[in-house]
Amino acid sequence: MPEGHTIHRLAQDYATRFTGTPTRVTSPQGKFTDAAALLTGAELTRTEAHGKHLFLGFRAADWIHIHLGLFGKVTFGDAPAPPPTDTVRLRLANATSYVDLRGPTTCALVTDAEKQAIHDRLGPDPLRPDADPAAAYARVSRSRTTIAALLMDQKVIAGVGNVYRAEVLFRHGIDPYRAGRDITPAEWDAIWTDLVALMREGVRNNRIDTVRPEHTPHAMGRPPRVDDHGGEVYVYRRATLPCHVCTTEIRTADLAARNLFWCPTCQNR
DNA sequence: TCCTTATGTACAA
DNA sequence: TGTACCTAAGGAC
Repeated sequence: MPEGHTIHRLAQDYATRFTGTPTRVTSPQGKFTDAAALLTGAELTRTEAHGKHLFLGFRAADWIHIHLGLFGKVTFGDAPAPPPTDTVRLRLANATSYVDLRGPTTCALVTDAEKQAIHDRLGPDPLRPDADPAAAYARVSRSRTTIAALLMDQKVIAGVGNVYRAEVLFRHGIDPYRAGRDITPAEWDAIWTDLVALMREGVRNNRIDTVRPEHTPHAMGRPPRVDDHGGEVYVYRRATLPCHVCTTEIRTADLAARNLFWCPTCQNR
């Protein structure tokens, strides 16, 4: 699940269940044991997300930095916590809840300064109130790289992943192979504004839905469908299927080692 | 039981 | 550009 909306939702859910309560911190898998021991009994004081990076704040200035990578998963549950399986990297448990983290790329104890260094190398995040879309456009508009690759570059814009990338380009009719420097200020403004709305809804619903009401199967007079990643989308993982808007076959290609999906008819700008 | 795949990133060459 | 890393689910046998 891990695009930015997932991480912001996790920040909320960790906070709801654990802030202000004495918490046991363990690493049943063993890879985070030493750090966990330092934090056991400490209160979770705050949580924060920037792009796909999650920070759990303990005491005054101790942070657990988590990045789920491609495989990482988080599972919440009510107490009592079941015996952990041997892939649980990090477990928090208090009187009412537990949460297990498996398979993250990163789970590390960091200082305020180290946390700041991570913020400094990330671009603006559409889900953060402090985000400056002009900073992202400054990079986009100077680049010969494709807009599809730029949207995945976390230094340019933080939190967009393969699903939001594909879907936002479809929603704006933009050919994914256009160079960043050919994206107009008005187009960037529309993309950013749309990402803010789509990703906020993603946090709320904990899934990615991008299909406008007028293009739902019901509105188009077609049978209902289920997309296998959990949300309703136009192009992501729909290669060779008919476009929901124009029925052209959705195309797929490798771009920088990731799967790109687009409609060659609708995305002609 | 094995193989493929995945919403990600870092590093080597 | 290729490869390594982390995990689990689904499909082919």
